[in-house]
Amino acid sequence: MFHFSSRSLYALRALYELALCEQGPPMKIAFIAQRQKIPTRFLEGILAQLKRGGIVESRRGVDGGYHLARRSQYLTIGEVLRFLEGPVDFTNSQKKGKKDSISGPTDPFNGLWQKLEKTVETAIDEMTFRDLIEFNERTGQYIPNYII
Amino acid sequence: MFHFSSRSLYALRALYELALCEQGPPMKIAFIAQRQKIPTRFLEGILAQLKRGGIVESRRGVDGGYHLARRSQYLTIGEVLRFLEGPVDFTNSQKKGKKDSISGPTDPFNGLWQKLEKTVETAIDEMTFRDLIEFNERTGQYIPNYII
DNA sequence: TGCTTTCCTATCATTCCAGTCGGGATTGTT
DNA sequence: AACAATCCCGACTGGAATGATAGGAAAGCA
Repeated sequence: MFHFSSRSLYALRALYELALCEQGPPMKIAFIAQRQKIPTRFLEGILAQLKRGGIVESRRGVDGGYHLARRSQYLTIGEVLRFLEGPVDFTNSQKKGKKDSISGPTDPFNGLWQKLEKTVETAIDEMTFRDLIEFNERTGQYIPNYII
Repeated sequence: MFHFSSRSLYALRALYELALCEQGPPMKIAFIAQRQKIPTRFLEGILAQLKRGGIVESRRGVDGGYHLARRSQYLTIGEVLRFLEGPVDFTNSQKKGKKDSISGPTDPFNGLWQKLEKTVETAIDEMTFRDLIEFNERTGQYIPNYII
């Protein structure tokens, strides 16, 4: 249970890649796609969406590509996930104008859902991309091989 | 994000209903369906599944119906959710024999996913149906009207 | 003008989801 | 045995989400 869509996981990995080289020149879609094994045309759409959300910026043309709109210590995982997947909500109440939600104030499980939502939100909102990079550098879980 | 299926939410509500009257006679599908506003035929299928999972038991015939297989203080929310929705897993790796999962030991997000999984699992596994009933009785969030 | 690269829109196949349906099997009562 | 209440089983359907793919338009630069 609780799976994220491939779309979201791809987005996070692409952003991680951008964060790793945030001082370099804009990074091309094809490059990110190759490094993270993401279907190129699919990644196109994802990055375009992230741009509309103000998370990345882009330049077209020969030396174009993408870069983060903010520095990585100001971009949280939570913000990205919330933008792509909507607010954290364990019930399925907000499905486009549903009048009578399954859940509600008289739902005996409300307390539990709220507790869970709060816990998860805290966890993903306090983690920035910079935190992630530093953590992985320390533990060596993920070694980027940018031998440029 | 993180929605449970209607199926799971219905199941939890049905089980809650069974837990409320666990010392009484077996409870009929139609009765549960009416009290919790669940489509009757749909609930049939859900309860059948819960029976196959050893969570409820049933009796057929005139005075038949469903009851919990265990007492409510030994049935956790987590067990039910895990049975219906599979193990807690924030990546989407286990989709029926996928060889190269998107996530993996070199995924920079692994640490975060594992932390989240642990947090959520703890929360849902330490909450039994009895706990829930007691909590709702104390706070008055959910007042059952069994005037029998 | 070309070349590169992002950007936009549409399309498509597959899977999941919520819910329905028809009919069959089992049990208790009379 | 007949009957009624109830659970049991599998097929089916309409709609939405998912994971892409394709064609071409627009922008930037030489």
